[in-house]
Amino acid sequence: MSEREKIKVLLIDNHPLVLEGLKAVLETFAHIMVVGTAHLARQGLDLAASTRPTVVLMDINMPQLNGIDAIELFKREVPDAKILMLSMHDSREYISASVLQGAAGYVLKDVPNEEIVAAIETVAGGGTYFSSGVPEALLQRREPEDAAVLPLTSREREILILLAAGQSNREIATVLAISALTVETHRKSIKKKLGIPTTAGLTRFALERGLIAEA
Amino acid sequence: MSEREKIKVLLIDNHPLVLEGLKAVLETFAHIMVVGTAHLARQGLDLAASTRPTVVLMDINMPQLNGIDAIELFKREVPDAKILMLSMHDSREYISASVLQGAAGYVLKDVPNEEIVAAIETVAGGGTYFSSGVPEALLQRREPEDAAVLPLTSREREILILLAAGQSNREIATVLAISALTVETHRKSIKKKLGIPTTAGLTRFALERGLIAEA
DNA sequence: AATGGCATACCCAGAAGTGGGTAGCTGCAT
DNA sequence: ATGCAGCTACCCACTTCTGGGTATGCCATT
Repeated sequence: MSEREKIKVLLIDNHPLVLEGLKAVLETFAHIMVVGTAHLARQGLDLAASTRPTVVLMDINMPQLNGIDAIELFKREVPDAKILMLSMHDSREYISASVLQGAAGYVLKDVPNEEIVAAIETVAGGGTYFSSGVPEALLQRREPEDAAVLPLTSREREILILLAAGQSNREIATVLAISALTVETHRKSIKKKLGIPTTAGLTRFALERGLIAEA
Repeated sequence: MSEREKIKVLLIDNHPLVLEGLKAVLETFAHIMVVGTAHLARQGLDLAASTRPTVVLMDINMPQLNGIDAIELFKREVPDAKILMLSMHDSREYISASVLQGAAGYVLKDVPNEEIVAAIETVAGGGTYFSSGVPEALLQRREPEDAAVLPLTSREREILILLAAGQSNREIATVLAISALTVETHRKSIKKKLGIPTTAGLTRFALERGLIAEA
């Protein structure tokens, strides 16, 4: 990994302590240069315009304009800059949102300094970096226990699956060799038990629980 | 990123050319040592037991025992080794499966050598590394082009989203301040264009495209 | 023996969706 | 300017779903 040029980093975090700490740490690395610090996303945008950083290391939780919404603005302001998100949370929402907005990486605040540096190097090189555990968070699915929590009887679950797969009452009746009227009765109980009135809702429910495949 | 000890890498790929090429490239880096090469996963397992590599760089497509199934065996044989998957495909299935099995990273074969080196360094350091584009593949929703591929008009997309979210024609009509009849017309075009006749199917479609949230 | 949960089956009236049309209006592009 | 695509709106006949019932046989628990 040969860096002939310094990596220009812009730091944005509304916690002064974090900001200073990061700056101090990063400046001990010869190939990294902190070109600016900001405690609000808007400030950071201005600074980015003038300093043209290689990497923008930005916190997610910030007042006024949060980091995730800010990504889009940075993409517009400095399209070449790589956005590396910094967060205390490994929540699926945040991570998904960051990736979707175009962040090049996502680092948790409680990782060792070396990892943050590694992340900066990686995204500066055009790669993506995600803290350990993050990819798992993206994929998290929990079928085992949910199946037990399901208040449905096995017959109802069976019917829910077919319903969610797009089968009509009549089709399900044929498949299960029962009357369509019976299917309707089951459908009623399912909706009642789950408190979901619509077919679309049932489909989403089934998908969430992993009862039916996603593709 | 100071590596005082050499990173011991085990290479597994059933293509001799790839294997030799990788070995040659990696050996030009002073801090990386190739401790073994294997063209089958089983061979690699044996080698791993004796050479205790830091990183196992393994192809996914291999005869007899594929790389993904092999991950589990490596985890058992050499728990400390980091598994870095190498693949020609950025298919969601492969990537998901790799991450779930416990791989520390996923690199595409067509990336520059430097990226492979960076990936090895990163996973050796306890991080995770995913080639550019891979996290997006995990989330399988790249709206820009997907939106373009969607044969729907913006209005239709809007209505599809509401439909999939479980709204009835009438509700959608209220929200969009148009006639329920118009909503039905749109619904017809959507189903026709997508070739999906059922609401459940539309919901699944919308979920797959990331048009609506999963939870 | 009895209670209750489950699966089965049916009735009914009203609401909603389906699939086939037609058609006016706007705006963009050839 | 002409035409086409998209959004709007409506008609009709038909099917399906909805939500409220009732009811019977089975089986396990009490």
